[in-house]
Amino acid sequence: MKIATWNVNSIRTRLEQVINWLSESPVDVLCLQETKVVDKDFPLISFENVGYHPYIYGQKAYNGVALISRQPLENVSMGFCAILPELEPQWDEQKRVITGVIDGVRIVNTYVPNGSAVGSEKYEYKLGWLTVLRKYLQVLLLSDPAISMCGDFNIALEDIDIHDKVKIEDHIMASERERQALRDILSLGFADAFRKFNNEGGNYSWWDYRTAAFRRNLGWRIDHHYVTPVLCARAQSCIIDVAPRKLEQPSDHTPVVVEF
Amino acid sequence: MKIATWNVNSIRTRLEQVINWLSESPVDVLCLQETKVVDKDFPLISFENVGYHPYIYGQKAYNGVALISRQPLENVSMGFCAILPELEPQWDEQKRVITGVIDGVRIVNTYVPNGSAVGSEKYEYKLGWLTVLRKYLQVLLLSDPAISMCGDFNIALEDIDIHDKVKIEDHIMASERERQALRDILSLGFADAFRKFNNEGGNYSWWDYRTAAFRRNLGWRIDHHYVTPVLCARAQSCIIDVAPRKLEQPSDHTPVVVEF
DNA sequence: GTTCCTCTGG
DNA sequence: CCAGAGGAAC
Repeated sequence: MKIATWNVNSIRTRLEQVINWLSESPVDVLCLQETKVVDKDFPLISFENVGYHPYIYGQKAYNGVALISRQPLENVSMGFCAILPELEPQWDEQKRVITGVIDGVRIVNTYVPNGSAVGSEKYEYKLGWLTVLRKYLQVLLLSDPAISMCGDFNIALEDIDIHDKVKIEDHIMASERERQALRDILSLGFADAFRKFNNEGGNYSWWDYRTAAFRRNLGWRIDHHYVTPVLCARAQSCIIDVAPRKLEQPSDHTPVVVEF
Repeated sequence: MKIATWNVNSIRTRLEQVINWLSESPVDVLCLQETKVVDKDFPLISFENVGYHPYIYGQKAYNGVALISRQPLENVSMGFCAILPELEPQWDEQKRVITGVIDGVRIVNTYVPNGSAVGSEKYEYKLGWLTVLRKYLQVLLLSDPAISMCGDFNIALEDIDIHDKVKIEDHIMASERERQALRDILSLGFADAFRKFNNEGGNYSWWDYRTAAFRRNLGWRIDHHYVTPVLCARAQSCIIDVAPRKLEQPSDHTPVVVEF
């Protein structure tokens, strides 16, 4: 089973690239982030035409996630509140999490808030959001021991996940409080699938549009597959496919694929 | 000598189409309207790379004209005031006219105001602008008997220049006062080069983006080549090239080419 | 429908 | 550097 994560930065703008990529790189489930479209305008038919079942959870202009699955998924649910009924419903105003089950594996697809700048209001929201994600995963783990969580986490957990030209001290996506919040989640029993196969730096999944960051390879590894032990044992590879970032009008992120 | 007129509706958006068209349809001078870009951002180099000399007169967001010439032009001038020094300078706030000379032929490239709606303030501006254009041409005619004036006139002079589904009475681009203002200009000694070769209706140079007007061929002939007698006698053809309007992301206008 | 603007967001 | 919103213009 192959699962891919890709922040496409607007599915409407990137539709042709995503469909082409899927046909060249068939995966069982493609997890999209930043679809940036309300559900009624999501291009469902384009995915159906190439033999995929789309499950979508979007909003206008910002955020939005989707699961694009070769086989129908079971137990699909959108947002936090479907899993955490006691949660204040405003945590689902931003559409950032969708989950479903395939062959006994629960896929969690998430788009973690960016956080803007360390110390900002958005930064505090990011930290709060991560504590909600932790509770959400605790509930899922009660019934699903095999969880493969992926997405754009907007956090680089280690310094080697960041090109060395950036001042990391208190930089958004690398600050200690964010990293600790993510570690607290992983301590529930998740391992970084990429690190099972690769302990080197210089592997990035996102390059800022600004300052020609891709050309200069000034990237960050912020798109991850975090898997529970049973899946980590089964994992056969975890690959960053840089090719789509080289296309004309690319997303600023590129796909990461894990295989079990 | 071949001269083309083409309202490109943003040269930056249309650059690839314009360069491709030039290489497939080499002309001596390409007259562009609605370049919609300030001079410092005009893509001069793209035209130089394919062997043309660009002369530009643009502004931000609206209007803007350019002469793209195979040979260097002589006596290039931008705006009305260079020719009519007594004129109130506000007539050149909108960049709508540029002229230059090649092989003894004065090319005048113009983008006549649209006029919005009959009776509106913009309509009165259009009529006033046309009286200024008449004075401008009177001055040019003193030294240049061979004038080839082209551009987007935003006026269909005869009913056969308009698809018959439109109610013409007092419609902008067809109202009597506009037509009379244009006839007053032509009475200085200009003939419609297209009409030398074609007296049929159903020949259009512009189709509204809305209401699928191109697919239904609900067009208007509002892009013209008006030539003085010495050039009318020399004219060998005047052709509307519909092909560019069929491309993806086209301009709403298509090129018109006159050959002497 | 299409493009451009300014703004927000990343 | 890119994307979408909302507005103006054609």
